[in-house]
Amino acid sequence: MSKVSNRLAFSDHICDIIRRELISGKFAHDEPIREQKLATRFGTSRGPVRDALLRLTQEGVLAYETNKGVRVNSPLSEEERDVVVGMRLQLEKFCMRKFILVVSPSDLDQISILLERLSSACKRASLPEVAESDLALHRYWVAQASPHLESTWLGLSVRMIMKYTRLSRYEEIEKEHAEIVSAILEKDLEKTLICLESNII
Amino acid sequence: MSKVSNRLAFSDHICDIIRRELISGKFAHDEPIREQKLATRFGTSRGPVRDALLRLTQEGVLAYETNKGVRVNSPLSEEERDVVVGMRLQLEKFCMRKFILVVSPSDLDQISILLERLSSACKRASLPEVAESDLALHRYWVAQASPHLESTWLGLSVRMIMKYTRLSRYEEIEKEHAEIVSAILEKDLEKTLICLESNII
DNA sequence: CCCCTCTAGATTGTTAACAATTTAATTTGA
DNA sequence: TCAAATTAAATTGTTAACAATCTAGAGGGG
Repeated sequence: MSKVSNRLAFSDHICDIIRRELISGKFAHDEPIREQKLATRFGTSRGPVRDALLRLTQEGVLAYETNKGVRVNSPLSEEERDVVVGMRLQLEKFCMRKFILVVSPSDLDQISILLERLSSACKRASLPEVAESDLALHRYWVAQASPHLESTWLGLSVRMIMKYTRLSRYEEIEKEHAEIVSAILEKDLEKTLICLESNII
Repeated sequence: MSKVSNRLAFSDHICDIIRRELISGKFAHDEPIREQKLATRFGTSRGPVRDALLRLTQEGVLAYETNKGVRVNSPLSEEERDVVVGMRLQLEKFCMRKFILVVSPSDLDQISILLERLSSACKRASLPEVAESDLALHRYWVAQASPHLESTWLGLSVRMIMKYTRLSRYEEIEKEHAEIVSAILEKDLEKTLICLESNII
């Protein structure tokens, strides 16, 4: 029967969509988010919307005040961003070390596909898709190496990316990731970590 | 009028209580958590309970599967814990640097009170209260220095503390924190960071 | 003119019921 | 007896209505 199942709940969908829009700068900082507005937009009730907003709050993208709802969080200061970058780097290097040891042929296929998607988005200069496929690629090895820390990683990365995406140079992004992936394919750990480090800034 | 307000929602309460119980080891790893059970226990409906569980999921304490509910997350491996410790240390040292620059007399009062509470819990050898007041003390300077990163910090710390609390030596905890606080009172940044580092392991 | 109070609308917090899905038990068939 | 199919119970996902709270603006008194 196979049965795909895992029909992911509505709230997951909503969560992903709003996160994407936040990353690509659709909302202004400190802008309040209204539950009912999103509910009607997605054709659901307020329940799933609430779930999604609460999760994004815990990620740090949104800020929550009791009886007042959520608003887009104000951006990190330069200092704070530096700290977040440091933490993410620490985490992702750990994951990469583990990943490169156990990487399978099908992993390599997956990575190539994700890289291809990223390249395509870069060529089309589509900011939302670039941001999303960038995260998806990094997320792959994090999830493979340490599913326990995936949500921690996501929070840091989303927080990081929200500050700088506006002024991205697409050619650089494409090149940097191509280098990372090619280093992984060669199973050259040192090179991979160096490339990773110069990408995550 | 002053107006305290901020009558924090039920779900906040529930979230805090469950987190406390998780930290103090009331639930077994991988044990499933049932919404209705908690709802009747707290005398509410499933709504607020759901909110709380979703937030704890994002913190990484609970794990979530669509249509199957949440269960207590399996413990971190030694390696993973080391990484989390490193990240928390990086974050908390940053906060301490900022905090010690702007610390006010009323901050010092608050810290003394929190330290006193921790000491008292240690003397009574009450694990839940020790864990909670330990976190509360650290949380104070994190929140003062960088409210934006408070939820990030909380996720890391809760995750960390869940692994080792069972075999805690209360006298050590008490002594280490007394040293940290006394270093803060002296406004000796170097000493504070050294004490902090030897406490967070 | 300014400040306070009060009211009406908007928004979030909570609830109970219903729908969809999973899980366990039972039956059925070979 | 064992395994697949079927049913029943338990559990989560979603909804719509109601309660509590906040917000903005009108009105009144100084």
